[in-house]
Amino acid sequence: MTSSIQDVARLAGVSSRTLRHYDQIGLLPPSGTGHGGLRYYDDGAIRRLQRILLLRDLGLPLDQIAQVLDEQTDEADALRRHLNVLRRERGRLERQLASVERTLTALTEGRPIMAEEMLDGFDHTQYKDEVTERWGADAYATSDAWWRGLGAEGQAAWKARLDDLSGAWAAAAERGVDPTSDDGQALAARHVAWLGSVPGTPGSDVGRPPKEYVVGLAEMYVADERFAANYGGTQGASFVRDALVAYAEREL
Amino acid sequence: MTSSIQDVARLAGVSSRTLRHYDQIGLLPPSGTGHGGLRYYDDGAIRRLQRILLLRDLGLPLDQIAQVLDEQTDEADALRRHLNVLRRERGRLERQLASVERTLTALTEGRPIMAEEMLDGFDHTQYKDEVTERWGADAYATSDAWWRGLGAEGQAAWKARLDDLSGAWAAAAERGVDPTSDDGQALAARHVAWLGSVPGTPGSDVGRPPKEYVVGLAEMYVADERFAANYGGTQGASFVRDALVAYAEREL
DNA sequence: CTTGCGCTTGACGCAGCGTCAACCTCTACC
DNA sequence: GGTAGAGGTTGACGCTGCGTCAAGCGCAAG
Repeated sequence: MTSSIQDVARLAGVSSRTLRHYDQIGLLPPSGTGHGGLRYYDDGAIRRLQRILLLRDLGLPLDQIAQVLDEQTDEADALRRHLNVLRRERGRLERQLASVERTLTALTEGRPIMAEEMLDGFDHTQYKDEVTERWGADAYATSDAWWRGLGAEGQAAWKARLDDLSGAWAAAAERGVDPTSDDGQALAARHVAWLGSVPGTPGSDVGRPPKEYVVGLAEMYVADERFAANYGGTQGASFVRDALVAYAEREL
Repeated sequence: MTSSIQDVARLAGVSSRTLRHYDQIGLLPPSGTGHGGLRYYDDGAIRRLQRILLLRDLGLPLDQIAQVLDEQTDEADALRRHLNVLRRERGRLERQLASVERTLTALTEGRPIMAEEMLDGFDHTQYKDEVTERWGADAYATSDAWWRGLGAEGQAAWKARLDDLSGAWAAAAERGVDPTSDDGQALAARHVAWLGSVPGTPGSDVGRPPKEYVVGLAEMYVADERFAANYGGTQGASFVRDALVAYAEREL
């Protein structure tokens, strides 16, 4: 028994356009065509469509569905790889959600965000002593004044950026990215740019921090586990350091 | 002080292509242009870019970023709406992840999925008594035989589709979709198609279930809270019923 | 004068279809 | 026999956010 394109579409709960698309990309050719190019689908085609929709509902991209159905790829392998993709997606989403929620809270409640909470996200003035010792009390005071001047919204936004950044670092380290690769260097650039957005940091007046400041900071990330924790432990922090050092050498 | 496009790109950790794109869509016009159309960015433009990247990192689409920055939209409102989008996305992702994991487990372990677990997802033969009473012992037996014949992979896949379906129903009900709208009817079509994939259900031999079977089932979803729970409580089940009844009237 | 850098403006490509537009074919009705 | 309507066909553009050529221009160094 053969069915027309509309019959199949209704039966499967998809649009006829979708079926034509699947024909076009070779995913589901109709079992035959009649007068004037009309497409006809038999039971075999409909069963194939069912499997397609099944895998599509799992979020598998169409080209990979084709590979699985044509047995060029093992289904379990494809699903395992897909699982990793989904998990990364989830990580990204969770971080975004948390950032948006924090930003929103700070924005609507307008609360000034008290000292502890502020320091919580503020990983450079969090360690007042180190900062003053290394770069002088002046830098700390400037930085502190800048922070207060940001206001609630600015502070929340700033913290959100830091969270995104460390999340991106952790994800890249986990993926096994090369620190000197374009991806790694782009992250380093973002990190340095983020540093530059803190007027208290050395060199913020000339637009970018001095090389040795960045390198020193990078080493500190690894040496001090309080920093390392922000970047996924020693492993992650080492990755951050390697990327930052390479970036500093080339750009600063 | 003005900077060239590459300077800004490095400073912000984005590509120059991105900056040109932002110019093209009017999101971030350069503060000035020099000989041969060269773009120059001053401090104001760079600050605007910082805000853009901040909101972009939160996942806000560029057109909404533009609205916020140009103060046509309240920032808090935009973020609240965005939060809903993100939450829905998360729901979708979680369901997909669970489905993929289940499918994968059944696929690799190849275990037959025992009776209880099977019944867990199998919401029509789950209530053996009702089924036999309403549609005859024959229907149940056929259905049961079909289920056994599916094998581990088929069973897992089938359950995954059911989960996706009920998730989609719940999401649509929550969004306040009209049951008779195209969206609602497409869901109903998927649901009926899913029903038809069970050979034991009445009418599966002629390709689609009879109208009164679908309507009866729909009413049962609302009346029986064990079913209703699958579709988001009485609210959700009512939505499913309305959509299914409308669909049955028109298509069956 | 050539080379090369940094920049410019197009324009295509990506995923998965939705959405016209223009045209064909068969049936039903007047 | 003409015409309207249902259901089909093949293009082709639109959406999101840029990556990635391609072709060309202005300016400085060799």
